[in-house]
Amino acid sequence: MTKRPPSPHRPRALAPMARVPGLDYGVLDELLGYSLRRAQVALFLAFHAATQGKHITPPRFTALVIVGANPGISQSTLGAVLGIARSGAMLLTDWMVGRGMVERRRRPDDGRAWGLHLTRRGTQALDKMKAAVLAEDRRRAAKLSAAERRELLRLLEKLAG
Amino acid sequence: MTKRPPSPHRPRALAPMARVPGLDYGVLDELLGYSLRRAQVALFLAFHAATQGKHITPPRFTALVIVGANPGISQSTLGAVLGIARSGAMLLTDWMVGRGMVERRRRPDDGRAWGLHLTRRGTQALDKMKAAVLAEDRRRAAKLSAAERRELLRLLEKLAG
DNA sequence: CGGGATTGTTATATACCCTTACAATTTGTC
DNA sequence: GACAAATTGTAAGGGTATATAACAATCCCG
Repeated sequence: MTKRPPSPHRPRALAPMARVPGLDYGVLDELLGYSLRRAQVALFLAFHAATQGKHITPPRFTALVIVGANPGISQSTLGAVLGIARSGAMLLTDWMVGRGMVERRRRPDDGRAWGLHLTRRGTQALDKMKAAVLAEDRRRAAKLSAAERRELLRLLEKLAG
Repeated sequence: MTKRPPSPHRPRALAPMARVPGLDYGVLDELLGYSLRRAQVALFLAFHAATQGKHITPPRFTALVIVGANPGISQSTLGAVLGIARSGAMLLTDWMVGRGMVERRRRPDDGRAWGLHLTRRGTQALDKMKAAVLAEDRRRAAKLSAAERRELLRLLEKLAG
């Protein structure tokens, strides 16, 4: 379809973990960790399809959603949510600010921290993205019934909690 | 063959994705992709605990298991299983060979490909690792009942299939 | 046989994240 | 209040794990 010229800043497009026919997967088939990884890659591909050409990655999307739902959040807290270091949260914030989707505002209560806020443009772009990502996520999950999907979410939450 | 100095550097240890109390996760709570990611990170930490100090990563472990269960497999096929490019599969194989766990044997039927085989030492080390990883995986999954665990595996397989 | 595909390999590039060290600021303790 | 300790953001430097592209050797097929 669209053959984009090689962009110098291309986010990573994970390849699917193919289940090669006739191959013995040994103990892997009994490991929750491996099954989770495979399923996660599959869902990442759905995510990627929903955000094509936008240079969005799961951490970036997560960051935008979190900032949108928690205006004034600090970079450190954002890092904690994502499981990355403060320095990484700063680079991520730099990217969002650079795209005009987020702005840093001084916080009256704490002179060290920045409060992060979506810009109007960021809000609009994120709303579209959320709809697209949710739709693709559901589409990929269509292999499951509604009840199975709910059960899966419940089990995952119980496991990760 | 490539001689690369044995890496004295440690592989990456993923940080947990903490669920910060009082924070609004917005649409993330409805996304299978996000829940899968969180659960997968949690299980990765279990994996890491089970293989501490061995410089093992999930792709490396997967590669060893696959080679063990499918002697003579080619590097390309190994890459397909892992979802990585041939060049990456080669570096991975270099690492396994460098640790004395795997050897490349010429294949009589195909002069281009190497057949990968576990060495005796590789077999022994892998057996121990498999036991440790399986135990930790089960331990982390102890939050689920046996029935729930089976159901989770089934749903994940259905989803990723 | 000859063209096209496949395998391994090397070289190069990049995304993404870490660690460490630092200044500014806040918080806790006497 | 004063001062030590902790926290926030930042800058500098580095490392891992991938990718892509090009190449030679080899296989496959008409």
